Amino acid sequence: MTVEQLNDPQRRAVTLTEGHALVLAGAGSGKTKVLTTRIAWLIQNRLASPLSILAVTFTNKASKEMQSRVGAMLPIDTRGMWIGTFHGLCHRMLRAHSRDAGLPQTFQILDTTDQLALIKRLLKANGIDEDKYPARDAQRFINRCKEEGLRAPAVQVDDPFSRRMRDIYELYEAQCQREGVVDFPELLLRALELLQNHEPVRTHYQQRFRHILVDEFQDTNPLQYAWLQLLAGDGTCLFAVGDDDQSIYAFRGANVGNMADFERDYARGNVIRLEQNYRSHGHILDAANALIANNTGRLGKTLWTDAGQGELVRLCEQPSDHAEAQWVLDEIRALHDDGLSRQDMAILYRSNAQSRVLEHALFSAGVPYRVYGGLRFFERQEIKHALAYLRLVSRIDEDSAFLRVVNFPARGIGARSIETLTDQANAYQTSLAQAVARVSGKAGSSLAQFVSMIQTLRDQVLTLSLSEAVEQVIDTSGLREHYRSQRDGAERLENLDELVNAAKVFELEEDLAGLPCGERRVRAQDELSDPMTGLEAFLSHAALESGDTQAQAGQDAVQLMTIHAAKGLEFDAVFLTGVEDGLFPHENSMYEPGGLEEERRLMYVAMTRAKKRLYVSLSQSRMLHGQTRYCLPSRFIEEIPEDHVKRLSAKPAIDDWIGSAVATRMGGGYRASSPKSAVASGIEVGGQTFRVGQGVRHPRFGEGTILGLSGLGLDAQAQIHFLDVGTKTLALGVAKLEIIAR
DNA sequence: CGTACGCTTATTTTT
DNA sequence: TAAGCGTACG
Repeated sequence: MTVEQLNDPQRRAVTLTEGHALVLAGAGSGKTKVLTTRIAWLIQNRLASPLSILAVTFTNKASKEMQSRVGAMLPIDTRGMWIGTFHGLCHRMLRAHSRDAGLPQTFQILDTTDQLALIKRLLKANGIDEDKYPARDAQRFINRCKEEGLRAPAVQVDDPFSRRMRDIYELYEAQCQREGVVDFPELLLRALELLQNHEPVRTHYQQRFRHILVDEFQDTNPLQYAWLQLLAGDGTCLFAVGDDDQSIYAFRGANVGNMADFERDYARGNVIRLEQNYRSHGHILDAANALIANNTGRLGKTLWTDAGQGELVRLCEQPSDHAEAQWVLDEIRALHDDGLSRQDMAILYRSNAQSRVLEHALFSAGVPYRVYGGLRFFERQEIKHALAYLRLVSRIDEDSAFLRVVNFPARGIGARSIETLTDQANAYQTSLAQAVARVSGKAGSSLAQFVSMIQTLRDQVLTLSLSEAVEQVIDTSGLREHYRSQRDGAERLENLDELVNAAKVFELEEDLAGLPCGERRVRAQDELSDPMTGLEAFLSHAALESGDTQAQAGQDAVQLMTIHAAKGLEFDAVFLTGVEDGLFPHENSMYEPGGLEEERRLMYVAMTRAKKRLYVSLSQSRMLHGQTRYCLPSRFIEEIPEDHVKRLSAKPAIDDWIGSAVATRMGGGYRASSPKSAVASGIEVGGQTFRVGQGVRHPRFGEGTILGLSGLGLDAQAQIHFLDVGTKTLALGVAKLEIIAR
């Protein structure tokens, strides 16, 4: 054990034996090290048995990391331990107590896409106007309610819209129950209710878990917090690690307030701050500290390092997004020539759309790069099709899966037949598969044929091993044949083979070798366990771990990703691009309460990814939504003290470059005209002459600066950067603008 | 049943 | 700009 190698606060956190604790762990302060060392320390000193520990994370990646680090410190098999994600652990509980949870033994998990499809189907079936009540809104409504722990009857409604939404929520729940499917937030809510409503189950787990450790506590939502509270019995020690300054997921329901609540309700005096940073050099850290100090209501924490000041933060301003990309490219080449590996360099951006220009520059120059994000393995169309067949084999009543593949590959079952079938199913409140018997005629016979194929498949498959079963399904369903005849089906075929391979790997990892996939198997550690079949286990695995997104590893490539995706990672050199007002902070964030502060935390996360060198870059113009947009530097840049910054491009007088920021309409698109003619130009509308750089006042938006002008006469538009609401494009003929002197 | 065209829209994302 | 979606047509 390496307790001696820890710094003071780290050691205090690891060896805490009394009460609950909140660890405020700054970026790069050894958070994962503390969590894993503590688990190992507790076990090694016989203060806890491996079975009495529950450690919970948000991502599969973090949970695997934790397992392997604990496994490396101790000679035990960590697989039996309750180390996992919130969703994974709740799923485990629900499988073990499916009857008490009110779920069928073979319940399946809906991912976000499946969920949306189900809602759309529901809206159609109930004749709900999708323009008035969009499926997306309903999905958000439902998930948000569940994250707050609310069932439909408990939802407060005071307007017709939310009343309708609540009705949809109710219909949705009934449909999920009929199909035996469970969406992501439902995994958590059901697990919570299981503990609430079943005293023996609750007591069992409360007595079992003596130590509950939570990673990234600042990202928990109210539901997750409630689950933790319920799971903690009298003698349980709750140990939460998090950083309120790195809370960047409020938009998906995370509640930073949980940290303050936890301090008040549990940790009380036991708050340990990890403030020594082992990642970044001084200037970078000081710059980040100064920035985040502008946020209010922080729990408070200042990072320091003994690594020395290092280099200044480099700030660069370029005239266009293309120029910015070119500059990043040049700088990357220079760094690489100086001996820095490409994989130690990252280009970060606020939104995915920004990667295009950057990729283009890197690609044209032949610089290897890797973009993170995008479609993951289990989300691919062909994989989802194959999985849908497997799900039908497991549960023929799952309408989502039924609809996905009933006519794929095409077997003459069109929209008409489906409509009749759906009507029957609705009328008798049965699943689609059950309704097949009620449909007569030609449509009925093709449908019957489909159902009988699934049943045959089921008989064959359940005696095979998992990977053999997957193989069989791909063949019998006609998927393989279909993609073989498709022009560009080669890659999809490869992916299907990869699915068979994934099943093989799963067999080995889960000790399923030689076991028919329809057989039930028991995990020794879970005494209350309902056994799960190999097939169910694999389907759950596919739903809960959507698979890695990163392809072709190995190559020394520059890493491109959003700032969100970079959380938890570190790089020698970081390029933080597009640091412009409206983009970062994003203009939409201005309308959300606390939005600006969340954006600032995002900036903080981005800056603290850099170890040795941090570049911050921005552009004066950018192609956005097919139009050139003119941008001002992000307000966050002003929050970084000058003495930590080195300007690579001269700070241009605003009026100077704003003068070049005039757009004239040319053909279909907009082009920036040459600075000279632009400065000379101005647009006269209604007796007022508007010029770029001018100050204006709008009755609703307040004061702003004209960034760009386009169009003529009645079509004339101005792009105006308002201090309070960001950049807007207004029609000069319509908007009531007053020119103000400044 | 599949394709083609036109309309709309446009953060961040894990499970 | 460009991607995704829904409708209309062959």
